[in-house]
Amino acid sequence: MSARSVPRYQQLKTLIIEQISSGELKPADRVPSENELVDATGVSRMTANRALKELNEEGYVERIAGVGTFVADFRAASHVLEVRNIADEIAARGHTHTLRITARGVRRADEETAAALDLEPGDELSFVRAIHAENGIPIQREDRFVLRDFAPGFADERFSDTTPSAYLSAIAPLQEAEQSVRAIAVPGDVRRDLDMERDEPCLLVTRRTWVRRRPVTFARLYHPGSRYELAGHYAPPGYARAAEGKTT
Amino acid sequence: MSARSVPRYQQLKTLIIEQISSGELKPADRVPSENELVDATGVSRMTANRALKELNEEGYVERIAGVGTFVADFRAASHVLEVRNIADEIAARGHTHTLRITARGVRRADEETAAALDLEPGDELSFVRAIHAENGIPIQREDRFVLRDFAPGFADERFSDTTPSAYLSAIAPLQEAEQSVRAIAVPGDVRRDLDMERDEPCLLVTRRTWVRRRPVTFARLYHPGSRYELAGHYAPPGYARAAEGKTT
DNA sequence: TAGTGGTCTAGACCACATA
DNA sequence: ATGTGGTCTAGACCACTAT
Repeated sequence: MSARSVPRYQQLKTLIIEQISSGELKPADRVPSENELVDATGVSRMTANRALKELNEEGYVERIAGVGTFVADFRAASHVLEVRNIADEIAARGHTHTLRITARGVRRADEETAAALDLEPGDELSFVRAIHAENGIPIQREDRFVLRDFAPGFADERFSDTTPSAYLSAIAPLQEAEQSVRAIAVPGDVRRDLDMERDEPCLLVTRRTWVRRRPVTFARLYHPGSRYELAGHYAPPGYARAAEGKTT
Repeated sequence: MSARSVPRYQQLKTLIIEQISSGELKPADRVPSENELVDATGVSRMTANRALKELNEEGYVERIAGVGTFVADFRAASHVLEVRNIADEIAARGHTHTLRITARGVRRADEETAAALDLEPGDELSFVRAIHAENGIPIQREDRFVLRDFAPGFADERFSDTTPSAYLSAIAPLQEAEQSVRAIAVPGDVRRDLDMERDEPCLLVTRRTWVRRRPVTFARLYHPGSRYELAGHYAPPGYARAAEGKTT
């Protein structure tokens, strides 16, 4: 039936991913159950199970036995991306996150940003500069560029009860990310924004993220070397961690 | 039936993982086929398939349709850990990796190392200090501590045709890793070892790895800020990347 | 030709949630 | 009581590899 060679469980997965990407299915929405997929598409339950099981492992959906399958929110998706959102990270430590916007509007792309977003230098982009603090101590300066047509209201948003990250992932789930981490000498303006010592090194994370195979945002995240570290823990899926659990 | 509550596919997985961990099955060895597992244990083929399929996804084994299932070597396992080995990383760029050992022997654990390996400060550990270079340019200084009973020959190894990483993963596959990344002012001895500028910031990666749920090694990896960056790319498994392919 | 992994079916039993 | 996901079975067909 239909185009063979592409397995039926994969067809089901693609179908559901498209509905999530297009916004037809939003975070926390219920996804058809295994039996509903059996009735609707004629596959066996094992095949429907495989599709939903893999979507769950890939972070697209959450499954709760006895309840149902639901579209995952960005937080759940982040474990797939392994890319942390600073507000979530601070919240996970039980600390208070605050945000101050110091610049906002439309800017022209510099060379690096243009290259990252497949544009020409000088093209116009929405821009926001924010200082993130943990328990009142500044810990990250975020310089973020966004394609104007991807998030038309971005340059005018005041971010009084949201963050640039959360705002963007509400528009569409971020499906792919690339980041790089460097140690640099701190630029003067960053030093002032983050209350850093004169010769304190700076941890710079640059990150771009894709939606539907298109790079839509590029960010430079500056951190004071003395007050911030990037941690990662890696284990095979389904492997109970031996490390003491910061189980938040 | 044995002890229920733990699923049969998981029992099979545990069995095979134990054989790999104990060395009974070595890299490239053939693992029983699905039909052999059916005959030997009485499960259905779908159950045997699930066990081997998951072991494959977790990096323990490689499967080749029409041929068989084989224990994976460390290289294959590294994609699970997402932790890069500097020699592989340089090789992937098509460059030449060289290694110089500048210290070797038995050292007493400092506080941080003792905490990382569940020891008391002052306990004895095998130690190696190596300078890794890419096309002749020093790019990483590795200070590595290893439990003496885990790798008895480690302190005497000359690493003329291997690296500390490769040596350790040949003893047993590293099953879990934790790392943290910081920007620090460069210590004087590191500055000399890596030919760094006086005020050049330094990217410090500390990493510990587990074997059979026990932390066995702790490493400090120093990198010159101007010559090194840590890059990561994240996408759901099975998701074709949009980013231009640095496909090795 | 025989063996392998990849996929699929049409049932089934279970523990658990919700109502 | 019903629906959900989690697991399992005993078959099956296929493409591929090895001999």
